Amino acid sequence: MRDITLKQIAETLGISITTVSKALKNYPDVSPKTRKAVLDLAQSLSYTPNSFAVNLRTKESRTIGLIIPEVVHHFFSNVINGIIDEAEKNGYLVIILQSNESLELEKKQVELLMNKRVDGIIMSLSNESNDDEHLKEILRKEVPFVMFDKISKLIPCSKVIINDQKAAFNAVEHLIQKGCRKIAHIRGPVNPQNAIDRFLGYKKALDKNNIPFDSKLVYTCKNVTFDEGVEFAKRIAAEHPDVDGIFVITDLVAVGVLAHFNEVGINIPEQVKVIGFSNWFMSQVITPKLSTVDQPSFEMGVHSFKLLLEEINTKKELHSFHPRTIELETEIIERESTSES
Amino acid sequence: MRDITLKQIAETLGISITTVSKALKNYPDVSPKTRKAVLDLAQSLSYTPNSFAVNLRTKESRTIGLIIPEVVHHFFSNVINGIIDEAEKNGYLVIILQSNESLELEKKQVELLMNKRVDGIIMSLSNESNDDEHLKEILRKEVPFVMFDKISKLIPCSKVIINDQKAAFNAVEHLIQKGCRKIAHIRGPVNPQNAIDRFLGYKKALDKNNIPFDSKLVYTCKNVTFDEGVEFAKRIAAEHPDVDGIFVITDLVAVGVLAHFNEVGINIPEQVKVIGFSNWFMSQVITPKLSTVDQPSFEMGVHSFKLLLEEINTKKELHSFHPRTIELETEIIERESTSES
DNA sequence: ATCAACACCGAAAACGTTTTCGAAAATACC
DNA sequence: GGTATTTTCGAAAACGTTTTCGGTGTTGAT
Repeated sequence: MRDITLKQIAETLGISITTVSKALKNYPDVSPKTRKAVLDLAQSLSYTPNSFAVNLRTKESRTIGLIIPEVVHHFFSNVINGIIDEAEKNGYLVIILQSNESLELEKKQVELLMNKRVDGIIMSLSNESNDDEHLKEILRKEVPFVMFDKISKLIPCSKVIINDQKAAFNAVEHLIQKGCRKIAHIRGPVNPQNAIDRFLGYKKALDKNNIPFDSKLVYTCKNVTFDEGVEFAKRIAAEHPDVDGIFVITDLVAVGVLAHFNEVGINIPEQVKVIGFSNWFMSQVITPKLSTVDQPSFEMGVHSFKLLLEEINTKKELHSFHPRTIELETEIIERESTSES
Repeated sequence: MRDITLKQIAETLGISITTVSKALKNYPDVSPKTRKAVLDLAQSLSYTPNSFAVNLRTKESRTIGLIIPEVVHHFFSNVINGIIDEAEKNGYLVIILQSNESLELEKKQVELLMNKRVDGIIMSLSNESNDDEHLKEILRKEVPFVMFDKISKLIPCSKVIINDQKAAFNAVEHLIQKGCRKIAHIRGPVNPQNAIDRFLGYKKALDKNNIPFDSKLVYTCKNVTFDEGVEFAKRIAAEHPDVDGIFVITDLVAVGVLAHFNEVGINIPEQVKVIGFSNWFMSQVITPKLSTVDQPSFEMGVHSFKLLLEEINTKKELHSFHPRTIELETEIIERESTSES
């Protein structure tokens, strides 16, 4: 009824706990005979080591923590998928926590994971995050740590990112190529690095193509929702009816834009072309199908875990570790919302 | 540099480990003076108990396991959200594992969690699951266990479900009310209980309204994908052009149906009315907006954890536990895809 | 026969906490 | 002053594993 322990195996076999442990862990100094006896008995009792005891003894739990803004999100759930898969392949489990885009909560979650003594932490910053203290604390305690997507440039840790600026640049140039001359940008919140970078890419593309930048054409999301897309579409139509192209921070918001334009009879792509970001699934099923920038979310998860594992392992040997940054490629997906008129 | 332990606090204060532990855990038999000294020192050293040691000693980890078919899924990610939230409120963390709709993997994940000695397991069955052994093993080891949504009726554990049969019945009656007389059903795979129940609800609604049941009008999904929706829509149009209503197992597939009909110019809802299931977000942004059955996914997660916690706690006192089943309400969401012609 | 080399085993410490139980010290009571 | 009671403390066991280190006993070489 109760859990099988090394002690019980040792007693029924009339040998010491030490030998049982060694037999199970393939130590060389145990005879084939006793090894077989131990293995057989362990098998028949379906012994599994008490992970609590193993954790305490080895000081590791083969568990990592993951903090993301929200689970219900096409991009993040794909990253989770990649992380969980890769982690499991390497014998690690993952605890998932949400920050709900709140700095306060994010700090709490970091603390929770540190107290839990996870072997490492993977994280994507919340939109509110403009404070580094909790991140520095992770480094101070030398807990293996990697950030992905929404990162802080000031924290020296491993990172998995895309080149947001370049990707945004390409997206806007795509619009220009398709004939747009007055291009609005619905950008993300002020804090996140990638919202800033995408905005910079937008600006640079205009610059390079001799289109004057007009700050009135930039709309800033607070919560990055479908409803905000609808709202900004309304405002753009009212304030700048001659806008002929819109680069939107992410597909969810872009879909809101499409919804409004569809409703009021503004034709896409005839009157306005729209391009989103992240290649959400819904983008290919709405009307018109939304052009977007594909972001390798699953791979981002895989690489994030790989970097974390690298840090975990080298920190076990040496004391130090040199963080690495992996930059993944993006790709413009051209669909109906930017097709030539 | 190294982690603070009770021992260190005890030594610098010149008292015993026991007393330090007691002071921190508010035992009555420690004087106010020493308690304050301990608390102050612990505070200033930012002591946190070593959870590995606590786990070993208390035989619990305040961590639960969650196994679902896939993370990248509107319904499941919402359930995850509910579980994580409620768990955290109660001081529990959650480890998430995917079965990828494979029975083999599902079994492996169960084993993994048991070896990890989580305090409990929450689970939704994979579509392949037609074998109970691994579930019975959970009960045998007396690990607190609750299933949600895709359950096994044969396993006596707590459950959180909707009344799939009733919900399906209502959905089909909704179609009938709107004038449909020849109604097809795109159903889920053969194993899952809720695919069966929804099919039964479909049949019952036809029955009650004196519409003859025709097994040729029932199409069975294998993978429950968008592409299958497209495929079945194609076949329905070809094989039964006079079908005027379709009840689809889930929104994702229904959206595939809409996509095909849109493409070939079959008007929805004029020629065919379509109703889905689960109220995925995308359903309200496509054209035409999809009618569906709303399923309280977040609440499902919350209730699942509550039931698990109930079991964890009562099993700590008594040895036994009587499982409970919670049935959540669903609601028809009427949108354009079933609006009156 | 002696010694070295080797194969096999086990005692014991360690990981850091929780909790029981008894002892000592302080206080109360008469 | 003596006894009874309460307050405060600490020794020690326990949770189950891993790993070091030394101790047998056996084999092989000379």
